[in-house]
Amino acid sequence: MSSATERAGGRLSMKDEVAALKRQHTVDATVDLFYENGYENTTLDAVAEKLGVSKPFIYANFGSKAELLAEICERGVAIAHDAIDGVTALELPPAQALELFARRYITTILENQKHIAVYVREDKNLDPAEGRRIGLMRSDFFAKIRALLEAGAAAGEFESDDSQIAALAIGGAVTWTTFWYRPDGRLSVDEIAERMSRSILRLAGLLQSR
Amino acid sequence: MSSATERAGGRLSMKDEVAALKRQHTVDATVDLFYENGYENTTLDAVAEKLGVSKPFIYANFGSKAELLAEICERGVAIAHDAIDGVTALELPPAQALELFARRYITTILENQKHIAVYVREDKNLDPAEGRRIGLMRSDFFAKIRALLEAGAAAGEFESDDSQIAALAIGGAVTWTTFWYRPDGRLSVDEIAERMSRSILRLAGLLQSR
DNA sequence: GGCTCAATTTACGCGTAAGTAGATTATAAA
DNA sequence: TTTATAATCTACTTACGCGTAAATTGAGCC
Repeated sequence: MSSATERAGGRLSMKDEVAALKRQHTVDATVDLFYENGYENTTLDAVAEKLGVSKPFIYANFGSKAELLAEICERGVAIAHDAIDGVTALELPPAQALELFARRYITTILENQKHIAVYVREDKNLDPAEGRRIGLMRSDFFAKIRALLEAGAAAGEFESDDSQIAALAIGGAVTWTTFWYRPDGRLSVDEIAERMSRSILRLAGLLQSR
Repeated sequence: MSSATERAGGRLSMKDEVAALKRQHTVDATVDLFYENGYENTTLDAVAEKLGVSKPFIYANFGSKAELLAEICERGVAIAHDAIDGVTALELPPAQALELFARRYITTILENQKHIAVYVREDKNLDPAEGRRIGLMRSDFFAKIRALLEAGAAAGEFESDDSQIAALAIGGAVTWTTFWYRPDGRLSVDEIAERMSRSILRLAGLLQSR
């Protein structure tokens, strides 16, 4: 991960900072277009035009169109990991942990909607090796949700017949938001996070019913 | 919908039956390949080879590659509608209706996994007009789930703060199964339907907790 | 002001796959 | 058995977009 020109203390050299910035801008423009038109319907010429540069500029920073896609997908999965790791680090009791996680997870996914939608859709266009690698990251993430649910079940706080299925149901409900959420829609991100996390807590058998 | 050569009583002429069969086989082969490799990575030559015919055979029955995709997507949404319509027709009390719907919905989606996965992924490759049309069908479907939840809430059987969000959560959890389910996996379709429908019932505030 | 090297561009080659025109074969009627 | 018609195939055109080689610009330096 760390560049050869990385400085002591984690600071990057000017050169690397510039390179990172170029990559960032390129990814930002690309994710918009991939989200809007799909991977195959987006030409790198269109990305270049949106960036105000020419195609070989992109090739100076990314080896191929597929590598650009991999970067987007990886960031998408990474932010999901951040959401659960941040909660786990707090060492809260399971019920509070799940509640906090649900909110953060939904919020994060909605804020990075395009990355997630592109990852889910364009999986098959990843280089096979990258696809496996990122797929494993995704499995890891679901394993973490599962562990959270099992901790709650063990503590007698949740009711979960099959924590694996419950984890997948939760992940599915949240991932699916990326396909219907529109920034100009009825509800804000926070309102959706508020309401959907209630559904998730009930799903885990946490909230009192009837 | 009905062909000019449709016979009295809804029976099709020999010619139309043959044509329908050809379309069916073509769709079956295509959905496998689209599911496996994605739309853009699948050539019609590959579809033809799998069918044991040549490419113009396909063009004799479908106007374009995109039309073939539209057929797959439409069937995917149509079977979801069948699942809920079949339950609504029984006029059960809300709690039983939801339970039956959840099971049927999951089962149907898993049995038609490939259609659903392809639809979700390849939306952007549909002809825009077809995309809108099928998108409306999908919205209709979610509206039906929502109506079911609201009927239950009105009857005091469910607990649903926001039936729209709950419907989307349920739909998401089930749709997502198409991305992780493998026929040779740990659980059978029925086992998944059994366990996941429990999660869904809890989500709707139906099952007793703690 | 001219020199060097890096960053960026212009312009193109090349593979690929959708869609099609015309040849060919099967079907069935006369 | 001949002939008309429908079904299917072979072989082609065409368009498009990824990736790149060679040309160009510009920033820092002597």
